[in-house]
Amino acid sequence: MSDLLERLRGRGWRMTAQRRVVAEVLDGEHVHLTADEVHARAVAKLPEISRATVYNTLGELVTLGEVLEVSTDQRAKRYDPNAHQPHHHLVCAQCGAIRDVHPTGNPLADLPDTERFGFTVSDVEVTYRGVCPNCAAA
Amino acid sequence: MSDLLERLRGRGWRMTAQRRVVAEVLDGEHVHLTADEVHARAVAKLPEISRATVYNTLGELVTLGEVLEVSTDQRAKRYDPNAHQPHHHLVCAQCGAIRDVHPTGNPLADLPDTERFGFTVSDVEVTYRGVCPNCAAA
DNA sequence: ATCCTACAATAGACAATGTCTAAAGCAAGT
DNA sequence: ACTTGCTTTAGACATTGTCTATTGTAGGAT
Repeated sequence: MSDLLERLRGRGWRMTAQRRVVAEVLDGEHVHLTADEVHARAVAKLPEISRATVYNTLGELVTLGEVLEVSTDQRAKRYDPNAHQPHHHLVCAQCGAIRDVHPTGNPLADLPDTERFGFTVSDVEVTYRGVCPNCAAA
Repeated sequence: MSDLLERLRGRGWRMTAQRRVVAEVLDGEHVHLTADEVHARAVAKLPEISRATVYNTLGELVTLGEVLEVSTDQRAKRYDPNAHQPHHHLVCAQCGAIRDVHPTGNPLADLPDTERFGFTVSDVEVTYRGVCPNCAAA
């Protein structure tokens, strides 16, 4: 994670206590937090950090390619620190838990030219939905 | 589309002018409208229809399985009248245009048991992203 | 070490989308 | 026609996110 901070500094990112805290929160838990969850954890470490700063910083990290934005539901965006390994997501329809998954095959190859309607297709997101073991047990 | 209204009536749906108008809007254009776009078109046909009614009616149509809810971006949910034929979506990253597509292969089969983490996986959504011919020309 | 300056943080207003409530309206069975 | 219970309505409220004007500060220049 000092990796992350080093990389950011190397790109001319001005280092501030707020940005360090946001980066630490993302790096510390390998789950997919919403912006407000990141804010709550950041406040625990740095009580005076504002919501706008968290949003700004998350946006910058996404722009820099250090964090991915994931939208598995239509509520809040979630932020995925696992930006350097391609993967898809498996989501629990009941509790919203998210796991990173690595399906076999290449879905891009599964879209024939006749189904591309002249688009330049560059990316594909696959979201599996189901019920997690916890929710199934309940 | 009288098909749709008949099916709904057969399921005990009380028919009202408002619901008829919402169903007509969805059936009339085979695009993927947001709730507010549906509302705008509904108002053109029935000026006194309220926003809440449009939201309620869309929610009911989704529950009844006559319309699909699609979230291809972070902003508004979109409503897809093509609920009876499975398909995925191709989205323009610039203008947000959406096309229904039918990839070959079965992505559900591409998720090995070792990547399911005990989930009961029931569904998969594939979203292709790219640039549409219009935006590429601009 | 201190100063400067441009970049960053802040509080809070604002915006977009969606949900809820309480009162009034009305479809359809009797 | 009457009645009943489902529907509609307006608008308040909730959630998530963005913008703005002001204040603060990191880090290079001196």
